[in-house]
Amino acid sequence: MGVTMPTTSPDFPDRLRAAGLRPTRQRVALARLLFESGHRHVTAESLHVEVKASRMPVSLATVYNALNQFRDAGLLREVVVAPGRSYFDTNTGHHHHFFVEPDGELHDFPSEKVTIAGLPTPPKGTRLARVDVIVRVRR
Amino acid sequence: MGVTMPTTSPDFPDRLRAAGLRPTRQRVALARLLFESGHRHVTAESLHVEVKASRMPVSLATVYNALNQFRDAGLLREVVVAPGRSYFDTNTGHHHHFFVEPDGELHDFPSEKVTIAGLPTPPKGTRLARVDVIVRVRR
DNA sequence: TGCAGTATTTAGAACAGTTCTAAACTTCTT
DNA sequence: AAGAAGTTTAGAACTGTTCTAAATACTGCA
Repeated sequence: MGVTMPTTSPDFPDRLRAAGLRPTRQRVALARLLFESGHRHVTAESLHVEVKASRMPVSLATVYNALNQFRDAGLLREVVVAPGRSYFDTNTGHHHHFFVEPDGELHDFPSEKVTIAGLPTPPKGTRLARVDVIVRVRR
Repeated sequence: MGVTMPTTSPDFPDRLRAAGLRPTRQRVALARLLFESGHRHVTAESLHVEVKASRMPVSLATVYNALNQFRDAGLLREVVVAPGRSYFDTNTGHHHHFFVEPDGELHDFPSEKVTIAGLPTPPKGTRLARVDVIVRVRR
């Protein structure tokens, strides 16, 4: 308490295995970039640029595959803020987003202090999956 | 009171002129489909299918142009709920959305009863543009 | 360790949604 | 009615993403 400890070990092969994914070199390289330091927001393109510059370059198709697999495994959350571009967020906990237009910058903010009251009940035959709050701001 | 009156006249050429847009046959045909009966959610494709079946077919490029112009003129609101697909909403008033996955159905709900408390202040140098709440539900 | 079996990676093609181009056509103003 | 400016159109181009099928890597087991 007080001192922040990593919530998960930095052993990326193990973390991938735990998520049901084989720890290939490519996935490990991507996981390192994504999860090694604090929370991040990436697009497939931005992550591809990063990993291309690294010691373990990875094809664009693999970046897309990995992002989709990480999301399906619960390691990432996909955030839809702009048409025709997918952002992935390494913060999978409860929180919401600022989206700065027109730059396309995305910032988290914690949901602890945010309360939403008066939401209607979901349409018949559906169950609630998630509530996304996007605060759009302009320069 | 009690009896619902149209908030705007159904004279589409005049409404378009008022929005700074020339009332061409194509724009009038699209405006009719969009605004003649209650609030609607469309995509460029869905509106194109509709207007193709009408007495005044319109090219896909024109549907895209018109939707973007109507949005810029404040006649429509663009709703981003899924990557790679833009929805346009004829309801430009304050309200939020249900998004039914995986069908892609979108439903309005009024914002009157919804209150959001505890939103942080926008990042330095930005001003608030809009708060979008998307309630994602699954079958 | 070596091998087979399965999963993964890759480059490039394919695809979906959207925007662009430039020639033909409308609309508006006079 | 004529000229100027704005609009429409088909198709090409573009962007972001997924697919294909051949090559390669990982895993479990002898």
